[in-house]
Amino acid sequence: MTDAQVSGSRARTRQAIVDAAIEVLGRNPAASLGDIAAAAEVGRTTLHRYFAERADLLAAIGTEAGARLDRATAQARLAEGTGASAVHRLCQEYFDLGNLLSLVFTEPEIGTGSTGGGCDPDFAAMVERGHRDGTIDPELPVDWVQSLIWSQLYAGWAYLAETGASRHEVLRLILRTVDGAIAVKAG
Amino acid sequence: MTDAQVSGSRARTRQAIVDAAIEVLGRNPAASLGDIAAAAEVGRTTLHRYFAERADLLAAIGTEAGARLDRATAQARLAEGTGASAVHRLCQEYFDLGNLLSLVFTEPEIGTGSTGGGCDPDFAAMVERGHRDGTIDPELPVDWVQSLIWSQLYAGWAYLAETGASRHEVLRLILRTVDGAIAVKAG
DNA sequence: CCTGAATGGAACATCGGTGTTCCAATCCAG
DNA sequence: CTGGATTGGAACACCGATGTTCCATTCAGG
Repeated sequence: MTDAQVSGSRARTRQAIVDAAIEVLGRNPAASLGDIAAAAEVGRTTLHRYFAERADLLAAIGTEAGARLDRATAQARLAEGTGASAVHRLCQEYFDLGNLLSLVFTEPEIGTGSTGGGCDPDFAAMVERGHRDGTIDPELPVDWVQSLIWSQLYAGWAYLAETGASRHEVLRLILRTVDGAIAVKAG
Repeated sequence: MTDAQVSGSRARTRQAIVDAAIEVLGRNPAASLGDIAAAAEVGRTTLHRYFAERADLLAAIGTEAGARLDRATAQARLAEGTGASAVHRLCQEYFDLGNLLSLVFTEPEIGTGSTGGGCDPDFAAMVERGHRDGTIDPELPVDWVQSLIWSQLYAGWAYLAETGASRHEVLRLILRTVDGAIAVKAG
């Protein structure tokens, strides 16, 4: 029950609130602080003790989201292999971020890091490498590829929630769709 | 009583409110009734005179959205040509719907018609025809193709707002991406 | 046992959106 | 012009979310 009574309780309570906020806001961006507090299993008073205003909580979410995105991006090793294979790996890593995807997609102002304006240099380098090595359609701008990946991940997550498809099946559909979309066209 | 034969001004005011609501809510789904009334250049009192509750306005928007979607769908002639060519035409027609796309995409409960649960039989027939005639990847379920089209149209519209790209250029990117995504894979 | 930290509940004020009422101004047709 | 229709503004009550204050409870550690 009360698992947060040890010395590091403050840090753990704070993390529990941030995690719950990502979870709840990912499903419903208009959720109230009361909903978030309930999901975190803390009183609304406690939530306000850690984050005086809603904006403070959103800022903490942004930091957390940026960290998770950076970690996933690093694991995708964007600099290795062909451009298309790197995009493929990036989709796989991002897919595991789950609810965070919905949140970042619907509230772009949350994540000002590597996802916001598509200004991540590693991402751009990956796509441009794909343009050169013939695995990514050169007609598609870097920003467009970024937009494509995000929208497909979001659509896939929504598809997962609506239909009863398995995570594995949805990931397969996402990868198949994105790979086909960025591929160099035959004609 | 006889709503059918009201004076011309009533019908025009009502339509102006619905149009403004689609416009405003498309940009910001959380917009207030005051914002909508201002955009329609009407007093908030007048808006309430036509739509007693917010839900009434949303219902009217749903009807209007359904009508516009049905018209666009009819113009795409889903039953003609290959499955992929029909999808291509459908994207072109839907793209012209503009802000309505964002609204229907972010508020799926608005349009319960041919867009909501992907239950439109004509759409399903088109995709299944594509599966058979070899122009749409048979690995992609009907629902997934629907989701793909909507997410790409939405992403394209957002791309249009963010970057300074022309409508024509964005439509070209959407069509190129969707065509590639649904195409039967080589390997 | 006692102290301080952490928590949660209750109560309160505040604010913005909503829905309603009332009234004055305007417009349009007979 | 006149009377009904249409409109817009002002004021009000209501509600939910927010942010704050206060207090009681619980727990860890000296």
